[in-house]
Amino acid sequence: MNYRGSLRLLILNVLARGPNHGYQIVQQIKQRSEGVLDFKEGTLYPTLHGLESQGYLESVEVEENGRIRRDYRLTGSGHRLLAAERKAWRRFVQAVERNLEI
Amino acid sequence: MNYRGSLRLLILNVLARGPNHGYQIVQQIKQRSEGVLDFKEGTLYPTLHGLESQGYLESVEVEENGRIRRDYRLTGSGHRLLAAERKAWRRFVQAVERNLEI
DNA sequence: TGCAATACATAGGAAACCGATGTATATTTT
DNA sequence: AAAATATACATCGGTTTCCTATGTATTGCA
Repeated sequence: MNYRGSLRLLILNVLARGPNHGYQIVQQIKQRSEGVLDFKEGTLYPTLHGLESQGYLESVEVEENGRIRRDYRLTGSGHRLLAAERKAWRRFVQAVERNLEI
Repeated sequence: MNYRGSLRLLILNVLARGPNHGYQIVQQIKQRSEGVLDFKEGTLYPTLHGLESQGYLESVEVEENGRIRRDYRLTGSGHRLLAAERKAWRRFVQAVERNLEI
């Protein structure tokens, strides 16, 4: 994976479709990108903890079929951060595209 | 600047339009992106040195209106790297876009 | 029974960026 | 004429973002 900095945007984007837990979040990112985006657990969990400690996510521990999971959901500021990250993403992509064309 | 990893692509892209020196390369990247992409000298010069030491660029020192410049140009493998980096870029952008839509 | 998948977590390290600093000349502003 | 800005190179130290490796524990399949 080249081009670092997209994971926060991608996590927030998954959670905008409903609460979910860490392992499933990266699976969805991977599946939706057809395997191109494949973030590792050593990246995922620290990033989730960071987003939560900054107030963008809230989590609860739940038990489902014998397994303990930590379910994350977007807070109000999490939704606002997602909107801002989407804008920053488009801005960046267009900036690079303007360089590449011609 | 969010989303790290684009500088090599952008440098190679500028040099595909003809030889140029470091300071002008970042200026062009900045202008073509309307100020969004603004790489600093502490990033630029080490990256140029790295590309040259890996054989993707060649350089000569030239004197122009009293100033010493180092002019860079793409080598054969530099052209091939540019093609590969362009593909990787498109692949990455499409992967993120597929996540964001819906 | 053993291996893959699920599910969490942390430690250590690499890569790519920035800020600060240094040197030096040319040009523009005051 | 002096000062500030732009051009042009370079390096050092620090932060962010990612990876690999490792650890624990349960579920499901071969």
